Amino acid sequence: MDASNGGSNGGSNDKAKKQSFPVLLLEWYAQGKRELPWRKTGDPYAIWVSEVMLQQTQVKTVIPYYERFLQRFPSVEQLGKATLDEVLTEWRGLGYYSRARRMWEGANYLLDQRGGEMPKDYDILLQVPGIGKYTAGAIASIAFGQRVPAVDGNVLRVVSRILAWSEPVETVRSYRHFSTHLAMWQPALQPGDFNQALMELGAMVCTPSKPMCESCPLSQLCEAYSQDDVLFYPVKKPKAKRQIVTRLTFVLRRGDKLYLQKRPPQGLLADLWEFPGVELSQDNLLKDSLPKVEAGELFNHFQKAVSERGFDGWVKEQFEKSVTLHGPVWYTFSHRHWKIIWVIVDLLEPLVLVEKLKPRECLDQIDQIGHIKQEGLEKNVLKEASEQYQADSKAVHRHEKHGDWILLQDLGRIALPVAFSAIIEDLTKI
DNA sequence: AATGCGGGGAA
DNA sequence: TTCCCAGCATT
Repeated sequence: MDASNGGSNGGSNDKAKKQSFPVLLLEWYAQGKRELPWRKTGDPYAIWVSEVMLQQTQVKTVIPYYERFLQRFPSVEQLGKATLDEVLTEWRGLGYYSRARRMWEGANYLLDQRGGEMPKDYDILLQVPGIGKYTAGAIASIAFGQRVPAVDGNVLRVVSRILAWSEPVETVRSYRHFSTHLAMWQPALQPGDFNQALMELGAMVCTPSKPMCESCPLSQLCEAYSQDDVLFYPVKKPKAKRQIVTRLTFVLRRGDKLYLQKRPPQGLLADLWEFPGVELSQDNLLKDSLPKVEAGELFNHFQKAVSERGFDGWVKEQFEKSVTLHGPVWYTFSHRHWKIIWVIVDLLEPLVLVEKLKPRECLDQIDQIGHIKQEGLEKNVLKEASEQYQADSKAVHRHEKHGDWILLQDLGRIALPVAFSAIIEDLTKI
């Protein structure tokens, strides 16, 4: 680091900063802060909700979710007693769904271990699922007036500029360096306001691009500003490139219902609903778009998806030789690109019988519909059909925990990630 | 220390 | 396109 602080303004040495930094910052905050929903409350639970939602997410996006969520789950108890599915549905579209799951786990942790009370100490807050250093600091300082830091992306940017810190900000070393300075600057009187003011400054003035240094209350203390090099900071480590994954998606349709299933409890979009599908790391078979794929690798995937779920024999004949491919549409996550293509598979109504009826009845029904001719119905045929029913039935049973038939217009009531919006959009047009 | 985990807005 | 945003948990 530099030792001189530039010398152009003698007031910027550490001691002077300690004196003037919090005063200047808090004066600015007092007159310029935004009226945000979570700034009207002292309820630690509500502040918890806001802090979790605000992780990696902008204020404007969060506001409507925050209002709805608190209305639906007004307290730790209400949140903990809800099902995970209900919580995820409320979270739908907000992203980073593990936040919702952990907050739900956290609520249950508090109910089980701590009488449903929000802890007020930083160290205890850290024990709660989903609460890390930042959130613990934010809750402890904002809701309980404790003098602890809350270092988020905004704070990293602001402080890295004030100190003209030329190392990557993500390191432990940088975190310690910033914490030391913040501990020095943070006043005992309004520690929560100090933290919020720092973040507010980062959001409104000390922005990533086009920072408004002319109207910044701290510009006279800012080392980067005095060096006229504000945009150089914060220094960040390069990020990994996103991989492209092709996702072949199966829209299984039965009348006006669609087959949706639960995703596994870990990994991407955990516990959310989805159309069945497979990921292809490489897709030789698809140029960039378009229909009518003949029997081949793609078709095999499609066949497998149908039979895995016990839907063999219920597929309309038109799909037995070729399928129409829809898409692609692109969807981008933080760490991967999905190239989504999909096929729409219509299943015959008799499937209902496989699920609901006994083999004998099933066959009767099938017979009536005319798929098995009366004269050909000999004993071995009956046996074969019965076995097929058993197999299908097992497969259906295996999947019914994870899958469900849902009306198109009811998709809004389940936690279906935004990634599938384009498919829904397409289905409503057809 | 690196990686996985969403989604929307802005440049 | 890329980057950014009131991060956390796992490895």
